Amino acid sequence: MVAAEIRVTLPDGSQKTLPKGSTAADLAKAIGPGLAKAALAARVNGEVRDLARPLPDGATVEILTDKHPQALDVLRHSAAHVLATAVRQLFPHAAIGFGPPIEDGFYYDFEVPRPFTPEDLQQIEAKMQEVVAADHPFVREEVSRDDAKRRFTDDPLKLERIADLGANEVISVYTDGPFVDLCRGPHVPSTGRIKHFKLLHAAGAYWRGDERRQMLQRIYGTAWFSKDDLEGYLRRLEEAKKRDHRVIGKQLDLFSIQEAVGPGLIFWHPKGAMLNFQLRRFIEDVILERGYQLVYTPHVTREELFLRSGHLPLYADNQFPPMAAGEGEAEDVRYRVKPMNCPMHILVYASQQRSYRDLPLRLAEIANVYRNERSGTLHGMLRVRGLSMDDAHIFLREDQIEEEIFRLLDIVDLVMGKTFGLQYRLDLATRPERKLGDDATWEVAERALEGALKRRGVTYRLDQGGGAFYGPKIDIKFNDAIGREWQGATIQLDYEQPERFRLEYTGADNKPHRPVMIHRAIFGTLERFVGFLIEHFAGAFPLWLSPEQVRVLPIADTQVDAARALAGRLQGAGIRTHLDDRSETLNYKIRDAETHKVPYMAVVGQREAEAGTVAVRVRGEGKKQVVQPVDEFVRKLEEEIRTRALKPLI
RNA sequence: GCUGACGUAGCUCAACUGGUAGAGCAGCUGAUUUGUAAUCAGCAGGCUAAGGGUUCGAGUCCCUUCGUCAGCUCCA
Repeated sequence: MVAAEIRVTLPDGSQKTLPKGSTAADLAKAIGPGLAKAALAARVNGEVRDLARPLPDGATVEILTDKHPQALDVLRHSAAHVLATAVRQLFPHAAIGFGPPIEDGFYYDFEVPRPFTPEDLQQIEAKMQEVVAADHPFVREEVSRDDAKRRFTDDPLKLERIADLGANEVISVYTDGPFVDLCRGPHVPSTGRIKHFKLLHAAGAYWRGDERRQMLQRIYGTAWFSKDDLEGYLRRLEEAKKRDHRVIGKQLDLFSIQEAVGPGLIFWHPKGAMLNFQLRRFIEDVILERGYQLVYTPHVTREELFLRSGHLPLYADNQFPPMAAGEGEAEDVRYRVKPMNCPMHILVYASQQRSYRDLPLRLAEIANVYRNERSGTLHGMLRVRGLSMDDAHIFLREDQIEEEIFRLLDIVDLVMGKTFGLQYRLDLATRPERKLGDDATWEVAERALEGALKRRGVTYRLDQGGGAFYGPKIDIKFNDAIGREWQGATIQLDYEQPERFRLEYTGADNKPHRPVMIHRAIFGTLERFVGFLIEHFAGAFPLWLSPEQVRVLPIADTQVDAARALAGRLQGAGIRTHLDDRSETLNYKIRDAETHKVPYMAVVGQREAEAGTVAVRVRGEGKKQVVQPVDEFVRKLEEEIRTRALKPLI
């Protein structure tokens, strides 16, 4: 006897009885007409599915509406299908690659004889509007492998995907109007649900991300539930553009890249150099207080060093080619500019006998290294060929790992969290498939990292199998002022290089032992970190970092002497001050100082000159001004700089 | 490295289908002496990324190189 009804559980715990064969759409209807209308998909036993699929008996079901983040992915995935539907109508012979939802949007890859032009995109978008207006239902079908092959005989990309599907995987096909696609789903009920979308740009993308395969043409788009969301997103794109460190870097004269010298090589102009200098000073102070020692090591080395370290065969693509030796040396001695510092610091370690009492030995160097990054990957200061790493290598015993990681996380928190006020996240990456060393060693290392993370009481994500082949690591990711995620610091354990260089220390047992090594960077590189800071602060740096901290503005020539005295006084206190004694209006000078993001404008008029006061205007806070005695102004500035305050104290 | 788009004054951008390279801002000079986001006038500024070609004539069309941008790939 087959039951004629099924029973499902709703998120609030209540149960609903429905006729057998009922779909999630039926369930939504049974709950209420409002929900039926808003429903986009359903989560059935945790899996997001189409509304039109029959519900299994006993399932836990949640109807997803535009309030659920997962529904947004479904919407975007469906939008990708609408895109493909439109492309197929305009370019009937386009082969169809992948079309997934991504953060903030979706894309679809096509194999077409010529790349898409901006005009094509406009046409495609217009066609998409037609597809949406037609309100085609998304119809799901399960098909056999042979059937699937038959349906896509003239689409080699789909055939390749079918061939890759596992033997007992369900093969499903979705149809919306004229378009049929091999697809796992799920989708929104019909194309009419996709109202607020926009195509953004087209670019080449390798089939399956493999640069040896053919290049497809990828179209990126974005889709949202409401017009407001869509417009908000487009506004965020605009905002991000305004914060672009390449644009601000030029406006504020922070840095340049010179074609005469080469791409990916940064010229730090005086103002950018001040940022660089302050960050160096800060991080060096922090680490010197914590038992690190600074070293300076050569920029070029015989190439054998990188052979021995194991870098060369693997890393050669990222290194600049070798240089011939200088005169008087054997011709076959070749030199390389260094792409990383670890072998150098290892040589410092190995330059003498080490005792267990010396450990941990922490060697730090803000060093310039050069990597021959592929030309297409270069991007302003964020991806360069000349890198200033705030590097350090810590040599220690295995039993010291946990404590040392704990201390490192303390530095990370001090710099990222306390000083820059950033929200950051830690990822623990554990042993990958292909690895060096035995499992017992990995076990110890991973437990030590985990122990330190737990001791700090921070939440972290586990990136199973994401470690380097020579050791596990902790990656630090953080968000900027407009919510974008950045990857900065990494803390990496290394068993490989101490082995290759046969590093040793004498233990309490008077026997030789092999130390472990930690590679770590806090900022990562000064290039990337400053690029990040420019975008994060949109050029309005906190006082301690600002290249120009105060601009003194006399109102008229009669106050220039008083203004010069004030500027001298500030400079005497170590405050980076500029006197603007140009024969311009106050309005002009204020506008100039504001556009140059100077934190404080010190206005000196007749009243201030006579009273020994200063009228302070705070960057970005408009007309609100504070008139105060010069002494008080200096005191506040000093305090704000000393504490590295993020917000003005005035 | 690959695909596509692009490269005009320090910056942002003009210059119809090939016909004498132009504006605003910045700079310089002068006038002005200013009370919280642009005072006025004048001047100067270019081998149109570089090299080659087509043409009576090239910023504009073609080729090569370099660089930039959007992505792919890679990554601090």
